[in-house]
Amino acid sequence: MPATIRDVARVSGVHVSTVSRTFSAPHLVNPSTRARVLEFAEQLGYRPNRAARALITGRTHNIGLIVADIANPFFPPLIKAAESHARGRDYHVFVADTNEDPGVEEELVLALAKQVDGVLLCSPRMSNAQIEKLSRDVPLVVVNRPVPGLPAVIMDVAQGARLAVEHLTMLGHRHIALLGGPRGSWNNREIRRSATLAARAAGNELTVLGPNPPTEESGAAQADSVLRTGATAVLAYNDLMAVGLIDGLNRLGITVPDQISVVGIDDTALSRRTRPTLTTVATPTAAAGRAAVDMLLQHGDDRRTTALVTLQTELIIRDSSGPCPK
Amino acid sequence: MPATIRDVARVSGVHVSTVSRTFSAPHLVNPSTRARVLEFAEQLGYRPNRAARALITGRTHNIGLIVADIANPFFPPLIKAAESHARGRDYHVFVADTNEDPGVEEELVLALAKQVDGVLLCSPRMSNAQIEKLSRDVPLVVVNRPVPGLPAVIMDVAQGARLAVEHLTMLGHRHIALLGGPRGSWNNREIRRSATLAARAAGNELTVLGPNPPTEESGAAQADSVLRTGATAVLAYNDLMAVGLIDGLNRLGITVPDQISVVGIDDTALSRRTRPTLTTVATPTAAAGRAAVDMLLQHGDDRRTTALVTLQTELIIRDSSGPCPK
DNA sequence: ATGAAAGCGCTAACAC
DNA sequence: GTGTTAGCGCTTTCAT
Repeated sequence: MPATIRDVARVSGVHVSTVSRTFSAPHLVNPSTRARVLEFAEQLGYRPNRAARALITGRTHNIGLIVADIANPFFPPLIKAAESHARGRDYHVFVADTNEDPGVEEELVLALAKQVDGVLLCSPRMSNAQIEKLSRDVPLVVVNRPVPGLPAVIMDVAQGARLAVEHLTMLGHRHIALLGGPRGSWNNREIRRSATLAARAAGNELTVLGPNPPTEESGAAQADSVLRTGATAVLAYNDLMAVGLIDGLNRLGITVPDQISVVGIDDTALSRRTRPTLTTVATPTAAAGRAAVDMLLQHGDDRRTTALVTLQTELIIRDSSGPCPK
Repeated sequence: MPATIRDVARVSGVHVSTVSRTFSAPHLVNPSTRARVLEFAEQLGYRPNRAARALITGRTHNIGLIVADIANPFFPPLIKAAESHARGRDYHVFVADTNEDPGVEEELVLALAKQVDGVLLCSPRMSNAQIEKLSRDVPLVVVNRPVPGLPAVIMDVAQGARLAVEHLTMLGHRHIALLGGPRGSWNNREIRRSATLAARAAGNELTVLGPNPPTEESGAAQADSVLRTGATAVLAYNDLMAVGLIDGLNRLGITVPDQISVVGIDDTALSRRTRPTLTTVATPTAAAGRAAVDMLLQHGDDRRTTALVTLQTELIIRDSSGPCPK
């Protein structure tokens, strides 16, 4: 049976409110009293019950963080950055995984709603309307997708996609395939829009494939369709798919980048690990995590500001992209 | 301002206790009343405040899950399995990452203590005494390490290490290096103990390296020391280190498995992805996650049982292990 | 089957 | 600087 504030009060001969103040407003209590209370509290192993405190203050000092798939290497750096940033501000982060399921997404937001001061919604698959509705239950910051009226932090993948297309053009490629990601992903639409524009500007042909699940398996499975497009270079929705695709191509006897170039997006740890190493668009995920935490916490003071933070991306050229064959 | 139980009571013309019962003990309330209450609740967007409920029932219906490093591919399958298993039993899982820091570990357990019904502590780096102390604040289930007096689920890495050594022996290797993992890891000690035994039984030489951080970089950095041992085969603490080591060896001009064999542990997604694919000991992480959730929840009823669940491991032979050269 | 009242652990006015 | 009092949103006796 853990000690409560009342136990501490009784033992140290003061009233509960004094004990309460000792922990939540130490400067309001006489140093000697405070010392005594602290000592007895320590002795009893007393720790303030944050849940009970939250009931009255309305602040839990917790942040919810919802991602589509913890196993996707894109997320861990974001999660870790958000966590350590939040901890520095005396907040704890609760992470939850939706399995790429919009239904679970909603359920989790609602479940977290009363136990956190706000939720970081990463790469949500729900509709804007659903998200907006949820934001009435709990302060939301959306990551990786702009939602009208809500604070969001996005990464400029459009720029990255353009850079990638330009890079491939420079290497002599005239026909590029875009290996699309999941339906409902804002990033996916953005990449497609930007790649299309960039290809047109360069007078290149662009063939769009998809939608596809954003997984390695799905990338591998598309090797065949990629080949059939006749493209000499591919821009994939993310590193996972790019790596899978390279694998699938290898199995078909096609080598990268000699016969076909492949570019990923995200610059996950993966991209340095594969052979060939992956040319990819680096998205500043750690910075995004920190920015999202900042927005959530500052928004406590000023709920009407609906900022949109855009982080720059850059192209990292490695070994999976090369000159157009022949 | 979200609707409270009182709002619903007022609007539907019943008392709060009736509304309460409608949600927590529906069979105790007249079907027609219940229907009406439910309708108004729906209309107001009312959702019971789990935190307030927990204050009085003592059950939050949340589970804490603490891991050393979300970015380590060993954990995501465990986390996902625990999460979906828990959700099926109307529990939510809050994940937290300690960054391999025992201090943070303790802080997180204490922070979670009052907001969850129990904590799954995965691969803790704390001392047994510290863990036992924490278990007085919140029910604990330890994963990946037995702690006397506490329920735990472990995977039989000793068996896996033995199988690995026997496999290498069969391939003709007479000198094996053990690339050790982090200090404080029970698995690490276990692997070492078992590998030493198995090597002795086979009349093999075993050189132990470490302790080392359980990362890819650390594996790569040890390539040199591994070579200096003169061993023709290496068993690494985990896949991450094994993959890093292969990389480091390659950079030194050594090819795997022709010149040296490398075996990992965990069978993470990584191991199928690398070239050569990795021979490794498969640990049933998803099953471990589910088992841990089960133990935690059933322990609510019977706190004195301190079970120890041991899951079997198996050796997956792929391409990174081959015959001893010469 | 429903209402009345007490209280979970804590904080926040307001007195003194 | 400390005590008093009320109450956060909810459940749970105990009556009725």
